[in-house]
Amino acid sequence: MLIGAKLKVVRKSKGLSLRALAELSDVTVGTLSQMENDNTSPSVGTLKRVLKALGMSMGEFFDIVESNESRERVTYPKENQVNVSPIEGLTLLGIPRSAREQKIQLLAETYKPGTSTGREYYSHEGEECGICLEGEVELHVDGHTYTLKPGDIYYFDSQKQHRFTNIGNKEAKIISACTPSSF
Amino acid sequence: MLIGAKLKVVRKSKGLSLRALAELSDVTVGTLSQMENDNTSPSVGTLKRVLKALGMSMGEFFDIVESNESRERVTYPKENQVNVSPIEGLTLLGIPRSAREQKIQLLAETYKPGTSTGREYYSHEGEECGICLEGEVELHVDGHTYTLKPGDIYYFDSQKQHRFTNIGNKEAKIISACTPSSF
DNA sequence: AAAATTTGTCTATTATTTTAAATGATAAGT
DNA sequence: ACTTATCATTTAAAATAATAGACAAATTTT
Repeated sequence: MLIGAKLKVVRKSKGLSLRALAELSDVTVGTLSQMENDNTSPSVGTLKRVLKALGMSMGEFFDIVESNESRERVTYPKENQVNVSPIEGLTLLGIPRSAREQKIQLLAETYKPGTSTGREYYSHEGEECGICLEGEVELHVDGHTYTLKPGDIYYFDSQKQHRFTNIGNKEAKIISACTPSSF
Repeated sequence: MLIGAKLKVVRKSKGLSLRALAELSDVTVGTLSQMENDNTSPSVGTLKRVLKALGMSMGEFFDIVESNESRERVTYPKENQVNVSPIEGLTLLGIPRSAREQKIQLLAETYKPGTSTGREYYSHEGEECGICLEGEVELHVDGHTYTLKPGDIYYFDSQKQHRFTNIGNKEAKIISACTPSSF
């Protein structure tokens, strides 16, 4: 079970040195070094302490470790994309629903200042996630309010009521992905 | 990190005795006993062998273990996102898709000029799609070559070989979404 | 009911990990 | 060039986990 490389990637992504991580996790620098180089099979307890310091759960970590990298694709030029939004001030640019059965609906969303998705929707079963690219968006989910800034990701169950609102004074952009396709 | 109880539940559900599991996993009966009673913090390698014999992945196991403590999250601030890329020049920023409930893996990908995803990967069942935000990316899928410019979307079934390369002279950015094998 | 088998726990020994400190490597400042 | 600091790896000693086998309790077989 090789976990060293992934561990290092996570640490680096936090901008931490081995010493800094050792301080946070209460695990020795030497141990961390050996872990990252797969010179040891750390105990669950030790690994847990390290991951806690990195703000990651065991499940999340092994999900990364065990995930097989894989991908593949065909292109859809911008010109071929269509706006599926009925709302003024909101653009939902995506791939027209084709004969093929897509499991993910990818949308490039643009909200003019003050624009929202309207009343609180709830769609059918499925999940919805996305990332904020520009602007400031308020997200209501199931009675709770969250604020999205550039780089922030959201993820929720589509069955919960939700609504997006651009609360900033400039255009807001979001890339979203939903499953299954629902529009 | 208490894992003994869960481990025992899994073993019992398979109708195995400690000796039978010891035989399958090549881990001593005594060790298994101590693991189930939390008298030891097993090494990652040892736990992996045991779980393999039980037909369970590390990710799945810790999902069970952590199911009690984990609270539901909607937003994932940029600071909490992790780079899961082992490749130099390529950043894959996202939230780990805990086998838990999430069906989509959303990633913010950044390619330095000339960087590629390395060799041609291919995955299990599932789909992957995304949108190019900046730069110029060459996409190889199943022997074909496509060029992605800002705004272009790609979409394909996940069982074909694929590779991404930043062929421009500035950073390229992509937001991608893929469905896991379990979908 | 007695014997034999199977169960999980416990202990002494062995093997491995973890620690603490030393080492070398790199970069920045004087 | 010489500190001074920071970085990751390596090493010997201390701490901990894994093994093999003994043990008693529970179950099955005769």
